[in-house]
Amino acid sequence: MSQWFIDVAVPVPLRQTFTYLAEHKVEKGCRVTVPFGKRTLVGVVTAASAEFNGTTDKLKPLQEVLDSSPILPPVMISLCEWLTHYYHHPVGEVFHTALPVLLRKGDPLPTDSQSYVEVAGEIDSVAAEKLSRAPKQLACLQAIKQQPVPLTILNKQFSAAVVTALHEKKFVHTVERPVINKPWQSSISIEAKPAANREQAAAIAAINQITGFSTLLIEGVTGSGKTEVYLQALEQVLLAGKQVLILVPEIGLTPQTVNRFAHRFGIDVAVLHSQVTNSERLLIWHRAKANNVGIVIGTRSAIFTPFADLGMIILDEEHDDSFKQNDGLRYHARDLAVVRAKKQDIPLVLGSGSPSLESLNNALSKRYQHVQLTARAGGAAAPAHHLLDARDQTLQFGLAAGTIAIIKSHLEAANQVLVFINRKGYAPALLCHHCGHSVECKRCEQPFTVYQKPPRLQCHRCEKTKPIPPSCTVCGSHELIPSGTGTEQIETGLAQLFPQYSQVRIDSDSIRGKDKLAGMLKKIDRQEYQLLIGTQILAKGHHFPHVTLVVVLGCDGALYSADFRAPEKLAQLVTQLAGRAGRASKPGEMWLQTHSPDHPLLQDLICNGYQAFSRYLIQERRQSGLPPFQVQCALRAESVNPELAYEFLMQARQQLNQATSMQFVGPIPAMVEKKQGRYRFILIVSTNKRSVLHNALRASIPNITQLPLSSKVRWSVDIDPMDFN
DNA sequence: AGCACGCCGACT
DNA sequence: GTCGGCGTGCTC
Repeated sequence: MSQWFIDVAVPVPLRQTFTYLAEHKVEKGCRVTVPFGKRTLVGVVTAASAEFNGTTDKLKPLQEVLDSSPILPPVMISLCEWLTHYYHHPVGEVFHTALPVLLRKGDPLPTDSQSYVEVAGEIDSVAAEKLSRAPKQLACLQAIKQQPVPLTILNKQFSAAVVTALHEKKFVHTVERPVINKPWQSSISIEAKPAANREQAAAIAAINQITGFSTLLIEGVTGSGKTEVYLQALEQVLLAGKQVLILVPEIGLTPQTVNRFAHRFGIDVAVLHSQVTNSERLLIWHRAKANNVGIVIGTRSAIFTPFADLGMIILDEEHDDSFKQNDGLRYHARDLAVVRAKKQDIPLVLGSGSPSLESLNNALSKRYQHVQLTARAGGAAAPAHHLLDARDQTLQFGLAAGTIAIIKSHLEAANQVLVFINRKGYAPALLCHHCGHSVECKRCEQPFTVYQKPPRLQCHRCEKTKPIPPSCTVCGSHELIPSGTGTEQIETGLAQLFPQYSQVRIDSDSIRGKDKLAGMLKKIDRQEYQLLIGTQILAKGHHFPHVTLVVVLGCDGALYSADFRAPEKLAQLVTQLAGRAGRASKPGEMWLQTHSPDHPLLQDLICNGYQAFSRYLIQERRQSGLPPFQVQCALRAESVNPELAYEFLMQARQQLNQATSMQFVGPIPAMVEKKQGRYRFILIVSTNKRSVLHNALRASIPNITQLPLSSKVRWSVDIDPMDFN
């Protein structure tokens, strides 16, 4: 009998694989269960060999082979290998994150058939009568009457109890039906499509003439019809029988977007976002791999979906932060998409109205193809941008008199007004008017946010809440005043200033609960509200045709932020917000209330728009030696004892410094210095050549891991960090 | 990361 | 006399 040596990536934070013994060869990409210390883990085979150099006496036999053939296609394996090297992350954890949760746990692939519930015979009027006192069951029956529905979906939509009841009353029965049946290609039918304008046609042509791998950046202002370009470009791919992956930001995935794709091509669109259950996720994963679905549209992690025959990747709103994972394996879905497209030899389309400086620089330096869409659909004019000088003006609820006047005029003209402020709650701090003491969360050493609805203090780092104290703990004064402005305060203020106009506040607090946001947006569309107050959420995805005025508050922070990306982020936000408002018949305007009306960055953005502004920022980044002209890596460490974290990074820096020319900043306290009782420090490493950084990390990480402190602190490597928290 | 082993304090 | 604190060491 032969002897095989199987290398397995197990889900532990160790930068190595482990070798096991097997009597038969196990293919790379198969899952196995293995004994690991005292426990049993599910791992992925990364290599199999009949030879082994080294001592074999520590080797244990495999426990079980879970897959008879590789569950991961070769591209996905190679993508995982790329991830572990590029992000210097433990292999086992990489495979772990690349697999759907159920497969991580060792579940088998779903069977190729699924239980469908269908109506049993002719029961129409009888049933309706018998169920008159069970409206839920009746509704469920109605739904099934249209067409048989998968049991799992039914159980979720109604409830298991309802479905069981219908079964017991013999109104319905279940049948097994193949899920992975006919190829999706056979049902394609292209719906009538709008004619592309000249720019769109050029973009579509540019995409369609790509053979093999190429990345193309579409820089298109909001409303310029990027989606139509995607749709028409993708048509060719689908008609050629190839599958398509569409990646979107976390909040931008609305049913409308999905429907637009589904209706155009008359085929199923598989959707992956945070609400999708693990079993649905696995089914989609399986269907994509089995070539049973043509279009998969999803957020960041959808980049890990395997495909039988992928023909194109589209990544919309490519500048969006949510494409970067901020814990564990800190990958960037955009960068991963580039690597994947290259490995699969297919086109990648990046789209944005306000591209990231990274992508823009790649486009300007011809590494990416670059097309621009400048015309707004229907000839709508871009909203005019203005600065409102708030200096020396009395502020009411954070609003300057000038701002209030502008809001008033738009409300009086029966238009909608959108007031944006990137801060939740009533005020970001509670100060003692007498001694200046600010009430802080002890665990995070950060001021509490003041809320009034209901009244409380809440820490935004650890979610701790406590009642508003009656007096200052330091001096005993009863004069505690909320300081600064948040959405709640604006809401209260506007309600007082404009009681005759209905208003709605949209932030993560007010939209808690399923479908609440969708309901609010619908009401806004029907103009049930005239004043819209909100955070980031308002900037993403949804268009507000009746809004003619966008007011941006609190943008000064970004101008003086320690984060070098803050101006870029502000500009992207402003550009997106501007795109939310107005339409052809009602051009909108946008006002930024600021105390720095002469700031050159603001001036440039207001006068010249994102296009010019972003190119200016690129020059600035080049001159200051910042990304994308420098490659960065952030080493993070956190510990309840700040000295340990600091000292660990100090030693890590020494290790790295033995290598060639790299610049170091730190260790410095993270921008969020303390979180949930742990002190956090960051060491920023930068250099102008990626290979220098990678070689240094490859050489030093083993030594850093060996440091006695490395097991006493939590530490991680972040390649191409997007923030310094 | 787990999960063991191991060596010092307050309890039946 | 034990139960249990978490320091440190290993996992094919």
